[in-house]
Amino acid sequence: MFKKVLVAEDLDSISIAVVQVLEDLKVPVIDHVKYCDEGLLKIKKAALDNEPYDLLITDLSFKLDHRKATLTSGDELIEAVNKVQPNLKKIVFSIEDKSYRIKSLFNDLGINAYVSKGRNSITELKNAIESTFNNEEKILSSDLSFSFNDKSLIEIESYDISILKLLSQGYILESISKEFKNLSITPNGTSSIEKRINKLKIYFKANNNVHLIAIAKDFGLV
Amino acid sequence: MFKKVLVAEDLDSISIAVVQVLEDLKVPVIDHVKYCDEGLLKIKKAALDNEPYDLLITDLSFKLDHRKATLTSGDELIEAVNKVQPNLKKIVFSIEDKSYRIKSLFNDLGINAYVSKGRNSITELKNAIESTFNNEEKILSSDLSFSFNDKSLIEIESYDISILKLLSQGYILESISKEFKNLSITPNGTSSIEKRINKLKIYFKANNNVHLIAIAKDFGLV
DNA sequence: CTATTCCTTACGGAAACCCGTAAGCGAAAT
DNA sequence: ATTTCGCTTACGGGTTTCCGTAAGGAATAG
Repeated sequence: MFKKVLVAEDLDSISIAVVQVLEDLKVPVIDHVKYCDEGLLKIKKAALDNEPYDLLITDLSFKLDHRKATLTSGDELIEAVNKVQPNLKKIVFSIEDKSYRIKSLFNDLGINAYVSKGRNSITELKNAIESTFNNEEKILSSDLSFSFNDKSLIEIESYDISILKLLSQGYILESISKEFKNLSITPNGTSSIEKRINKLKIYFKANNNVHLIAIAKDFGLV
Repeated sequence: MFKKVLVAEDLDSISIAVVQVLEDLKVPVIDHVKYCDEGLLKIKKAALDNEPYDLLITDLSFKLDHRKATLTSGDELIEAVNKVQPNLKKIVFSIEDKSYRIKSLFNDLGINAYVSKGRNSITELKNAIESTFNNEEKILSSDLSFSFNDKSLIEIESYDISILKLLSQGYILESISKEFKNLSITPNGTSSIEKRINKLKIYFKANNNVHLIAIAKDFGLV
């Protein structure tokens, strides 16, 4: 079993249960942090001391509070960790259940397992830890219904997300076009952006931009 | 201390900690349900058997799964419970931290305490349970910054919510007007609705309808 | 080299929005 | 009874979205 595991989870009500699972699995060293920044520091230090972690279990969303934070989400933490210790195994334990988000965790951030917080997630988490230890790939807790084969949301790319983000911030077409020119994002003609928004509206069966953004919010795309 | 407490919480990772708190407080009877419907049934039965619950601790959002559910949220559970056993004390334990939502729980549903899931929520929860037992009123966990005095969100009423809901569903002004006429909601002229939306845009500092709905989603108003 | 295709961009008219102004109307005040 | 006030509704013009058509340009195929 893993020898040294770090848990990044801000909610104390949840971390208690996660730590308990690791104790049940006889993990000798279990560390726990409530902030992403703290997590990165611990991982860096452990690597420098030649006592690196075997496994990171992290949540995705962390609450903001008085403390200033540079890493504000599990995504950001993993991205930073990948630069420091790319071989570290990573399990995400989060409430998120949107296939688009989860797929990108596997594809873009190279996580080893995803466990969705739910009614039986403790067992699921335990299984995921064991499977990860046995070098299985792309482990998904069983209550998630989608498979990696369905292409349903895969074609929504970062370009679309950028448009949706700006729209949701109150930008009008022309402003989005200007912003894209500034950021050298292409295509950036108002007409092209308009067409892309139209595709998104068809895809999500949205009547208009307002509806589209409401749906995008529901899907966790923005 | 309370003699009989019901916990309604779907996430097993959290309910473990909540039950543990109650055990620490020497509560003799602790029941736990993962579905709202189940919770209502238990409360009804206990009341009929003349062994009613003293306290309900419930989450707000519950995950949907294969099971058909009539009560799908903590709000709905509390509303139903209030009809069966109005004197039951109620603590809400949820991640929600929007003042509008929380105020309406106290004002409309008559809950006794609200504890926000956070980095020290176990202690907060313990305190809230003790305070509730001592008949204190309107208990709020300390990480919530707003007070009941600030009027900031109080004036957003159900009329505004209705508008935002329909907007987020892709309705255009004229359709909203028709819908309001159907439902006998007044005022229902397109102009009045337009003016109200305008107020909301000023209030939330939104540039346009798209922006407004994005903000409303963030605030959990729709 | 030309033709085809795909993609980006431009244009234009209809619909919906945005926002100010003013008319209509009932309730309360004088 | 008249005035005032507050609220709802109507109207109009400027802006943005919506949606179809088409021009320009690069890449690929023949």
